[in-house]
Order: sequence, then C-alpha cells, then structure tokens
Amino acid sequence: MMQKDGCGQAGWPSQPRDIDEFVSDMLRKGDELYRDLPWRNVDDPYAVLVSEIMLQQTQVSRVGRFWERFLSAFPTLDALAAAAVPDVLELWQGLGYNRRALALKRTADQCAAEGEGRLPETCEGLLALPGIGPATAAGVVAFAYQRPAVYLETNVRSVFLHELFPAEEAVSDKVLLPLVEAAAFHPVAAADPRRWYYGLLDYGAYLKATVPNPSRRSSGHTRQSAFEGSRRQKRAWITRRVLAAPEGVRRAVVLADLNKAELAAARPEVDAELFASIIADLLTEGFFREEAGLLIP
DNA sequence: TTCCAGAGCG
DNA sequence: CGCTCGGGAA
Repeated sequence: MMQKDGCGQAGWPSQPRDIDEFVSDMLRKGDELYRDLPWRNVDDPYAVLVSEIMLQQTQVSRVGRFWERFLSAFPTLDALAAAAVPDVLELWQGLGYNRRALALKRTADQCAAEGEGRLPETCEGLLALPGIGPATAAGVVAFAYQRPAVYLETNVRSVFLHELFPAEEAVSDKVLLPLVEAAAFHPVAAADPRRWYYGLLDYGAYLKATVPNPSRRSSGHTRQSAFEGSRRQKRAWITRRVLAAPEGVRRAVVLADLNKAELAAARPEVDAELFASIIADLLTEGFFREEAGLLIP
C-alpha cells in the first residue's frame, strides 16, 4: 500500500526502511530458504490445526513422524471425536506437552457436537476452542484458509527483532504486533499468506542457526526450568504408567513403581504429598479417572 | 545448557 | 505478568 501522507503506514516505524522494501526482502529470503515440510500447502484445516498444535514449543524435526501417524489414526475431526482418550494420549507419547493432546481431543468433541464436524473459519471462532491461542488460530487462518492473520510466534518474532530492532533489548510483543499486522496485511504479503509466513518461519529458523537467538531480546523471553528430576518428568512418567494399565492400577502401585524408577535414576524418593498433588492435577486435567480405588485410563 | 510454529492458569 | 507443562537434539 502506498503511503498516504509521508508519515508512514499506521503501525509501521518511519525510521530505517519502509514496509514495501521489508515485505519484498522477506519474501525473497523466504523463497530462498523454503523448506518443503509435510504439512505445508495442505488445504484441510484439521490437518493444519494438528500440525500447529504439535508444533507448539516443539521443534520441527520432531513433529513429522507424529503428524503423519496421528492423521492416519484420526483422519478427520469426527474420527478424533469418536476416538478414545487413551488412544489419543498413546499416540502422543514422545512428543511432549501431553495436555495438547487432551485439548485437541476436546476441540474435536466440540466441533463434532456443535460445528457439524468442521472447524470455525475465523480467528475468534478458533480462539474459543481449547488449546488454540492467538498464534495457533492465526496459523490455521493463514495456512489453511489462505487469509492474512497476525501470526506472531518465535520464528516470526526473531525475524522482526533481527530486521527491525537489531540493537534493542527487551522488545515487547505490544511493539511487534502492529508491525506483524501491518506486514501481513500489506497487499503483496496478503496476496499469498502461506508464502508470506512460510518464508518468515524459514528465515527465522535460519537466523537461529546462524546468529545468537534474536528472540532472547524479546521482553517476554524466559528460560525453562530443568526437566531432569522435575515435577513434569514425574507427571509424564505417571501418565505412561497408568496408560500401560488399561484395567486400572492402584495409587500405591504407581507410587511404588515410580520410586523404583527414581531410585534407579539416582533421584530422591517422591513423598506421598507430592505424589498425591500430581495425581490430583492429572485427574483434574482429564488424563485418567479414578474409580473404586483404581486409576483408569 | 539451551530452546523449541504457545496456551492456560492464578 | 509469572508459572507450569515433555522430551530430545545440538
């Protein structure tokens, strides 16, 4: 879009480079670094959603195999809605963040019940579903529906920080969002949202492999706590243990087995209070249920 | 050690 | 906002 008054387009900084040049440069970089990933140029919104959920905080290299297995087991939203939770969780094992599997399953349930087995076509509609936040909703809109959207995730963030804030520290998303929006709705980018964001993702991934992670200069950037010995390592272990017992298993047995594993790994024993707290969380979140003293998947 | 196509909760 | 949530590759 041409600038109307010489003050720059709304939401775009008037300083170093104008938006036309930025969009054009990024498209060129993106085409040059294009990665032909299995979930790209796929029209099925459900298949795109599954990829977006799996890719939340999860590296691309890990997702490929899981995405294909998941879609072949649950090819449609209705198929996922008809599936049993333990089967969904079982397929998710090894991918991480098991909550995502539960949320995806609930999304399928809701769409099957209220949406005639179809996903909403707007960001607002998608945002109302469990496990779908601003980034995932925008990803589905851009990649499945081919409509411009504000898709701000770590690779896109890295590109904007690297290109437009090369020296600043602690840049907030509040500053970045209007820029991401202005660029996405720029006519040249908006003409092909898939191409626009595939390019930003690929360029962002390239940057992380070649320069210090630009996203470290995001104000929201935090480092994760260690996984080894953590509560969530125990959560994951317990989830697997219960999944392995289709007929159910007593708490005491799970705790004893868990402590065997902890001992074998040279970690301290898990006390009853911590164990009960983790079980309570997992029950509340719907990983399994408890009936007659048995934990049942 | 670091961080990953984030979301949901208090 | 700050915290939690998996698991592996580099």
